[in-house]
Amino acid sequence: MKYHRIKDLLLREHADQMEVTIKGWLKTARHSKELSFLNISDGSCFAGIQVVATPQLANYETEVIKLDTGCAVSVTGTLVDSLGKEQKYEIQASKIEIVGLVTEDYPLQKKRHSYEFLRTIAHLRPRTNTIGAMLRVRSAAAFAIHQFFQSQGFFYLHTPIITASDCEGAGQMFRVTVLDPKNPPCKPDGSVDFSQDFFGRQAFLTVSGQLEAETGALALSNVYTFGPTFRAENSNTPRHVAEFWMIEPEVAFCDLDGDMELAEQFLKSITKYVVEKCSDDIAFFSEFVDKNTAKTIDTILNSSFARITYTEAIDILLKSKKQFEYPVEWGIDLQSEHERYITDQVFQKPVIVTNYPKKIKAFYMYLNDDGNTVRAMDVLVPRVGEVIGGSQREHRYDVLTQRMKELGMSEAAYWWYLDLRKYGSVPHAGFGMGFERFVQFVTGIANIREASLYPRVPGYAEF
RNA sequence: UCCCCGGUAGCUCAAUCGGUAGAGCGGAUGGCUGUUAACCAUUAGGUUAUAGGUUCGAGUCCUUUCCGGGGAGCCA
Repeated sequence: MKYHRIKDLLLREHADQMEVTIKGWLKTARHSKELSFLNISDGSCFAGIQVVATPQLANYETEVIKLDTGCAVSVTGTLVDSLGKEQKYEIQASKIEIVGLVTEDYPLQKKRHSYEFLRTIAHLRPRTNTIGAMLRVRSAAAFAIHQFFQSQGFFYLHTPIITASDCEGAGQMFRVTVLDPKNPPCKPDGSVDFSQDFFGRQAFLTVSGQLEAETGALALSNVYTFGPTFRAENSNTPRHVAEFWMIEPEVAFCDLDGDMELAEQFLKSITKYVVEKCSDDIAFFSEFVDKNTAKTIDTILNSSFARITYTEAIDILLKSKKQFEYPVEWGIDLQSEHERYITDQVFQKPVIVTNYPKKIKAFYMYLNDDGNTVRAMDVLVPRVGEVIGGSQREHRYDVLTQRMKELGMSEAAYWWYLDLRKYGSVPHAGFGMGFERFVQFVTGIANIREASLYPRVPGYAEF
């Protein structure tokens, strides 16, 4: 690069009267008759840098005093210790080049905007403090995830985004088709003839790469996926989007204990990386977005996760004598209020709940000897809820096919998945984590729509 | 999808019992030599989300639809 990144300038020990050139956008401008202060941000870090401009600049009267929030500029000058109190360094400009002006209807102001409004200008909101910081955190977190797995010998597996299986069972799927919606080919009984569709059968966007990841784990031993995932459910909550990124490690020769260990180390490792790499951004989130952010991060980094079984969790809830909206009894799925009581009130740190009743969990989870529970685990974090769900997989052919029969599932549709249990089957385990949910809890961002560049939700796919 | 709450200027909000729609910020114009969401002055800016209803009169009351927020379900 032929110019300087603001981040590098602010990290310097001394200003040293260094000649610098920066390129960026104005966050604010303060003009008086013979002096202008321009706050320039290039997105390289949370802070911007202050540029001081005087009438000695050739274009001061004609251009500089007209600069305002949003304008793009290239500034050359001397890096000096700031005379003002709120920044360490500033640039005494010797040349200010206008790269791009803004029209007077530029919607971002220096004041705080509501998140609801910013979503309507999502193409501009990366220039705000919160969304800019979120994007840097997202990038750091993604890198940390790869680094964690790669350093432990995991292989990054690219599982398909289009799947022909309509029975993954993890929720409503988006259909992928090239058929004419107005006039699709039909079978004699009037139903759509998908044999004439692109893939010769029905196809959908994936809701999980897990089943395919299992096939990778049973060859490469340790794999992980990290890619887009789609759910067509009509969920309208601060925790759901229709398109999100999911991380799914899968480990061969691994049981539920190994899975829990991996999940805990994984969460700690990536959280630590983000906090160190984006300390300014995290400090901003802790102060202005959610005062609990630092505390939540602290409980991740500095506590060993509690581990209890589902049955113990039910006992704790029953003994609490607390009136829950949903009454507690063995066999129910844990509700948000139950999880919150266990993490926030009882343990006050992350809790891994294991061995759930088989009736409330997926068919592929390993059946315990009691015949009633499966080796599932949910990692619950205070104030956030479930961030990771996983299990040891059922690797015994007979037990798995029996489970599928009980649930009325078609063995034929899963022929390749069942083959894994016939040809060198081994115990294996894995988990899934929603990437945006991780971004939410490490930043304190309340609504997942602010944890994504362009969130896709029911009824809205602008940008 | 269900329950509750909301939608007024570009943005954030006010408007008493149903009685002339306002302020701050932003914009425009002018002023100001060290500012920090700068400050001071002037000024423009409105189909009160939408469709209907009640009323002499509706931002305000009733109903529809849409959108948003909180909670729940589903889940990651």
